[in-house]
Amino acid sequence: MAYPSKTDRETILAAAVEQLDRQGLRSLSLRALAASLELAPNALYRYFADRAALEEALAGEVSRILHASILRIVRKAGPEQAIRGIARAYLAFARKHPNLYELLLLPCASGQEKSAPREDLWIFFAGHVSSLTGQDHADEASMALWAFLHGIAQLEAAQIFSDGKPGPTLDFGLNAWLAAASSHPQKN
Amino acid sequence: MAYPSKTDRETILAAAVEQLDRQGLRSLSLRALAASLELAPNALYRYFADRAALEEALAGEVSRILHASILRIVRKAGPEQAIRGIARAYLAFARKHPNLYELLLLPCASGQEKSAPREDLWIFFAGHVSSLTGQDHADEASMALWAFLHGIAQLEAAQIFSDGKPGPTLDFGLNAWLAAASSHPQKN
DNA sequence: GTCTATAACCCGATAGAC
DNA sequence: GTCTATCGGGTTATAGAC
Repeated sequence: MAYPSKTDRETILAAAVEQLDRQGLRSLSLRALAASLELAPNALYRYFADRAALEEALAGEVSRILHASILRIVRKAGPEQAIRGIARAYLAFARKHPNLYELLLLPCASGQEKSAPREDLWIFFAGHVSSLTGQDHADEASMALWAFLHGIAQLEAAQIFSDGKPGPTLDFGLNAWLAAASSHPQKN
Repeated sequence: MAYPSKTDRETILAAAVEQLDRQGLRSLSLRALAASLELAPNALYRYFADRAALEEALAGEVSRILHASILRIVRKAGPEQAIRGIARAYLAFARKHPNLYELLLLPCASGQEKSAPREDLWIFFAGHVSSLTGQDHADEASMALWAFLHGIAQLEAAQIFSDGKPGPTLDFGLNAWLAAASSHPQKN
C-alpha cells in the first residue's frame, strides 16, 4: 500500500480532546487539529463525515473521561456518602475541565441515537441513587439530582456565584434531595 | 451628512434576537444580520465592537425577554404557588426558545460586569424565594432552585428524558426543594 | 482505500474613502 | 455612519497521486 495510515480514530480523538480542553469548542478547528497530527488540512474527513460527527464522538469521549474520573475518586461507603462523593467528583471535573464538560449535554440533533458512554455513566449514577430511593422512584430522583448538579456546574462556569464558591448552595440542594430521597419507601 | 443613519442598536438587537431564535447562536453571522437590515457587511461594527459584544448584548436581551415572559404568566397567589408558577414559566420559555435560552448563562469572559437585566431577573426571583425561606437562607435556596431549573431545561434540550416529558423529575425536585425551603425558620 | 492539492464559499475583522 | 475593498482563516467538496 502506497499511503499507509498515519493515524486512526482514537489518535485523532485524543488530540481533539487535548485541543478542546485547552481552547474550547468554539475555537476548535479541523485544520489546526490536522496540522497538530502532521496531516493535510482536510485529512480528517476520512474518519469523520463532518464537524458535527467529530463533536458527537467528542461528546462520547467526555462521558467516558468523566465516568473514569468519578470512579477514580469515589470510595466505597454508605449510599449517602457515595452520592456526596459522586456529586463532589462531578463538580470537580466540571470545574477543572469546563471546555470538556460543555460537550456532555450537547443538544443532539433530531433523531439521533444515544451516546453509549453517556448511557454507561447514567447506569452507574442511577444505580447508586436507587440504593437510596428504591427502584420505584430511582428515575425521577436520579434525573433531579443530575439536573441540580448540572445547574450548579453551569452557574459556576458562568461565574454567577458572588464569591465564586457554590458550597452553601450545593449543601442546601443536596440536603433537600437526600431528605426527599430517603423519605421514600425502599421496596427493592 | 453624506451617510445618514439607517439603523440603531435597538433595531439591530431586535433583528439579531429574531435570527438567533430561528437559527441558533452557532449559525448567527454578522454578515447575514447586516444583510437582513440591508446594510453593508461590516456596518454593525459601529454599534458593537466585535461579535462578543453583540453576544453580550443579546444575553441581556434574553434576560429581559425571559423576565417579561415570566411576569406575563405568573399570577398573584401564595408563595408556594408563585414558585411553582415561576418554575413552569421558566421551563416553558426554555422549551419554546431553546436558542435564546442558551445565552442566558453564557459563560462571561474574565472580569466582566454583570448583566443588568439578569440582575433584575435575579432580584425578582430571589424575592419570591425569600418570602418562603426568610432572608437568612434566601441566597442558597434561590441559587439551588435556579440550578435545578436550569438543569431540567438543559436535560430537556439535550433530549435526555426518555419520553420527552420531565414532569415527574420536576415534581420530585420541586417538592424536595419546597420541603427544605419551608422547614427553615422564617425570621424576616 | 488513504492522503494530497486545489478551489469555492463562508465568516470576522480592519483600513480608508465618501 | 456607511460604504467598498481586502485580509486571514475556517469548512467543505472534488479531483487526482500513490
